[in-house]
Amino acid sequence: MGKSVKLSGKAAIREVNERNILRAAELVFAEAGFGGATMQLIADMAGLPKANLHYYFPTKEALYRRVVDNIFQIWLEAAAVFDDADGPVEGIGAYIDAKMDLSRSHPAGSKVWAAEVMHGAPVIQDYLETTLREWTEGRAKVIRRWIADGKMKPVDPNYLMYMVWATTQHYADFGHQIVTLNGGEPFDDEQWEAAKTTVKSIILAGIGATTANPNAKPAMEPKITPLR
Amino acid sequence: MGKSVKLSGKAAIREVNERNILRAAELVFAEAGFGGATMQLIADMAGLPKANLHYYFPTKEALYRRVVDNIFQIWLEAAAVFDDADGPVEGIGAYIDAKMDLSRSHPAGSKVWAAEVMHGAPVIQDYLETTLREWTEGRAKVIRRWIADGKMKPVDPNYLMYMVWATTQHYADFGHQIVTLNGGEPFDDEQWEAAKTTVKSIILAGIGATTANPNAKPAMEPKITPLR
DNA sequence: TCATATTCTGACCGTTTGGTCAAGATGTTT
DNA sequence: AAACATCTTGACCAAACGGTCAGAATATGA
Repeated sequence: MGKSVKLSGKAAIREVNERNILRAAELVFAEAGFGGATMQLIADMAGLPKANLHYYFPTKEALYRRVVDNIFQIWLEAAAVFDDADGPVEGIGAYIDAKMDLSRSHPAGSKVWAAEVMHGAPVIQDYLETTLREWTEGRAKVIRRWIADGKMKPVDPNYLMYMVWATTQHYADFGHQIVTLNGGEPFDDEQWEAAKTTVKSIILAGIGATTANPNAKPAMEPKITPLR
Repeated sequence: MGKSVKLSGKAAIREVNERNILRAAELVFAEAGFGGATMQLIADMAGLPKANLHYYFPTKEALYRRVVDNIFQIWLEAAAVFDDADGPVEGIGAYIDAKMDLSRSHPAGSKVWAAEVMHGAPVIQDYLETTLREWTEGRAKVIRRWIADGKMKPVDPNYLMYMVWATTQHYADFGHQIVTLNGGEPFDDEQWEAAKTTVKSIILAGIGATTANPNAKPAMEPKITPLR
C-alpha cells in the first residue's frame, strides 16, 4: 500500500539520502535565499558531511535546480483541479483551495519559487516561457468561455490569475508577517479555513461568478479592458 | 522650488553619495538578495570604489538596514490615503491605487521588503511588531466601522488587508513572471491601468462595497468568521 | 571468500567576500 | 596660507565558501 516499492541496499540509501538532502535544501534556500544558503548548512540539516552532498549533487546550482524542479511539479499537479470544472465557482474555487492548502503544507517551496522569480528567474526562465505560459493561456481560454457563457463578469483572465496566485501564495511567502500580525501565533485550523473562505468569497463574488447561467447577459457593461 | 535646500561642498558631496549608494544598494539587494549581493557590485553600480562605501556605511548590514528603512517609510506614506475616506470604495480604492503605483514606480523596494519578510524579517521584526501592527489594527477598526454601517459585507479586515497587499505587491515582486507571460514586453500605460482597475473592481465588488448605505443590512448572513 | 562497484568522509585548496588601513586628495576655516 | 576636517582609494587581510580528492568503509555479485 506504499506509494513506491521499498528498495533495499544501495538503491534505498541513494533514495533516502537524496530525499533528505532535497528536503533540507528546500528549507535552507527558502530561509536564506540562494546566495545566503551554504552547502555546510544544508549538510548539517540533512545530517550528512558536506562532501557527501557533493557526491549526490555535484554543485550548489544543480541542487538548487532540483529543488525548483520539484516545486514546479507540485505546482502543476495542484493546478490540475482547474481542468474538470463546469464553471468559475467550481474551477477557480477548487484552484484557490488547492493553492491555499499548498501554502500551508509547503511554504518553503513557495518561498523558493518567489525568490527565484524575484531574482529574474535565472534558472526557470524556460519553464516560464514554455510550460507556465501554455498552462496560463489554456486556462485563460476556459475563463473566456465562462465569460461568454455568462457565468462570470468580463474580466481579463490574466489579471484574475495573477490575483489568485498573489493572494494564495501570500499566505506562504509572507507567512512570517502574518504570524507576527496574529500576535506571534501561527494560524490554527479555523483561521486557515476562514482565510480560505474569505479569499474564495471575495474573488468569486468580485467576478460575479455563478454556478451556471447560460442565458444571462453580463450584469454590468464590460468596463474591464479585454485581453488584446 | 527644489524640495530641499541645495547644499554645497562637503555636505552636498555626502548627500549625493549616500543617495547614490542607497539607490544602487536597493537595486542590487532586490536582484541578488542580501546574501547574493556584494559590496563590490553595489560600489560598481554607484560608480564608487568599494572602500568608499565603507566610509559612508560601515557594514553591509548597516547599508541593508537603511535600504529597508527607506522602503518602510515610503510604504507608510502611501498608506496614509486610507485615512481620510468615508467608505471602502474611496478608502480601499485609493489605497489599491497607491500601492499599484508604488509597485510600478518602486519595484525594487517591494522586492527587498518581500525577501526580508520571507527570510524571517531578521532586520525589521521590530517594525512588524510595533508600527505595522498598530497601523493594521487601526485600519481594521475603520473597516469594521464600515461593515457596521452597512457599507460593505462582513469580512475579516485582516484577510482583506492581506489580499490587498498580496495583489498589489505581486505586480512588483513577480514582475518578471508577469512580463514573461506578457510575451516579454513590460506593461504599457493601458495595461497598468487595466490591472489596477481589475484589482479594484474585483476586490470592491467582492466585499460588496458601496459609497454609502447607512440603513441597509448586510446582503448575506455573516459567513465569514469575524476577528476574535 | 574474493573481486568489484558504490558510498562515505576528513583534509585540503583556490577564490571570493566583507572589512581595514594608511596615505593622499580635497574642501573648510581662521 | 597654514592648520584642520572631511573625503577618497589602492592595497591588503582573515574568514568563509564551493568544490576536490584520496582513501576508508560498506554493500553487491560471482
